[in-house]
Amino acid sequence: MNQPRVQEKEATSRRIILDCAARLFRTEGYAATSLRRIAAASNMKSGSLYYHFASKEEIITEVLNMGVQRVHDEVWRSTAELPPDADSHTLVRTAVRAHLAALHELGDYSSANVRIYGQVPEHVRNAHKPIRIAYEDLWIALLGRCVSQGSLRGDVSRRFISTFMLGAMNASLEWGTPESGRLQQMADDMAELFLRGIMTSNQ
Amino acid sequence: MNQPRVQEKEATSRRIILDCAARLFRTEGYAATSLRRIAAASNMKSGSLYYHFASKEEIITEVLNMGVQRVHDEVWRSTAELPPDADSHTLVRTAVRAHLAALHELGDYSSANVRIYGQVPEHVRNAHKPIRIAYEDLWIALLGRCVSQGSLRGDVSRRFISTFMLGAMNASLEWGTPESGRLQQMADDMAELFLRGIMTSNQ
DNA sequence: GCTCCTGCCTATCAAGTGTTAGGTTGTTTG
DNA sequence: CAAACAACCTAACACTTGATAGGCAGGAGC
Repeated sequence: MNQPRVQEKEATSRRIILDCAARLFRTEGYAATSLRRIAAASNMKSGSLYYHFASKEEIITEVLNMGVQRVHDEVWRSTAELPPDADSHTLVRTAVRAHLAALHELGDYSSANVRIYGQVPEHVRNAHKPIRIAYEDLWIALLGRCVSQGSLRGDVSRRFISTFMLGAMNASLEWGTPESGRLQQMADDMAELFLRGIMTSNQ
Repeated sequence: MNQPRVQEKEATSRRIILDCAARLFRTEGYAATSLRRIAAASNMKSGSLYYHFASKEEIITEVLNMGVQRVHDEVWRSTAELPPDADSHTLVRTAVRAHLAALHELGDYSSANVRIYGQVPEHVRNAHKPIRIAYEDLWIALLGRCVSQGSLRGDVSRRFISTFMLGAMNASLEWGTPESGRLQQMADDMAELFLRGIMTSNQ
């Protein structure tokens, strides 16, 4: 039962390949991951990959794009659900939670993206860039909501702050993946550091 | 004049190789950088590398180690020069400046380290780990000086804070290398965000 | 029943990989 | 001058890489 219709086979195979590729790219790096290993992990032979993808670069491009897209959607959804007058602290904490949860739980795509973006052929990186920029703009817009409440400091540019925050959050991938209970705690701690800094508040 | 003595030749050649390797590892990634390209950049043939190094892994190991060591020394020196009773803000700002300056100016070694640490063979990574930990411990010690002044917040662990800060600073490598005037400004902005957070202080 | 198409496999290609063995300089040492 | 050594090169090794061309099973559509 529920035997996949033949027309759907390509879509599922394609997805299996991308899943395996994302996992391998994440753990091994881009150049170190061969098409043969991706194929083996997908229960295929290397030549068969070319039925679904034109080249290795097409695979990595798709993996990169999906990685940002998922996180983008998750952060956008969670913050859009907040009431329009939600205060800045809630806004930031919600966005940080969503970003970290998506990064750590929603799969190898986002992790692979963070790790191998810098080691991918240049034109692949350029093709992927707009999606990255769109996500950064989402964060700048979030910070804009804080500005309109008069709660964001004005002496540092919003672009600097967003890059700063994304960098700090993405670096958390290097500590390993915590269980989801701890992850929530980690997200809240990080949001606290973002919001109030590392010092005691009376300093 | 000042012709290098023959006994010094090996040391300089070795250094040239490492310089080229660090630059290539940084820009191309670990697996994507072949010994032939390193050799060509060093004005050699690939076989000659084996006079100076036993393997590719020995090269990458040295590059990784030097990358952290330089930053470590620079941060240690600059903070050790401060008076013992220097306040926490000065301490953090000084360390952040030193870290970013070393990262961006002291060469491709530290940049290569940050970028390719996750993609080197596992036993290479394990062999390099102690040096990383030592540097992290230096930061934890710095934060300890803040604690003894009663100025570091107590609800988040020092290890978490140090990883947080190092991650945020290292991520700045991905924005490209600013000229050194702007870098100082960037370091001060980042230190400000660390110390007081992204919000206005009356919030 | 015949053809067509999907999805995969086999076999192979040229190019590039890390590594090694042995040779060739030119300088240093006895 | 001869032996020794340092520093490099040449040529090759076994292997892996991304990619291609052609084939083959089996369900779909007429």
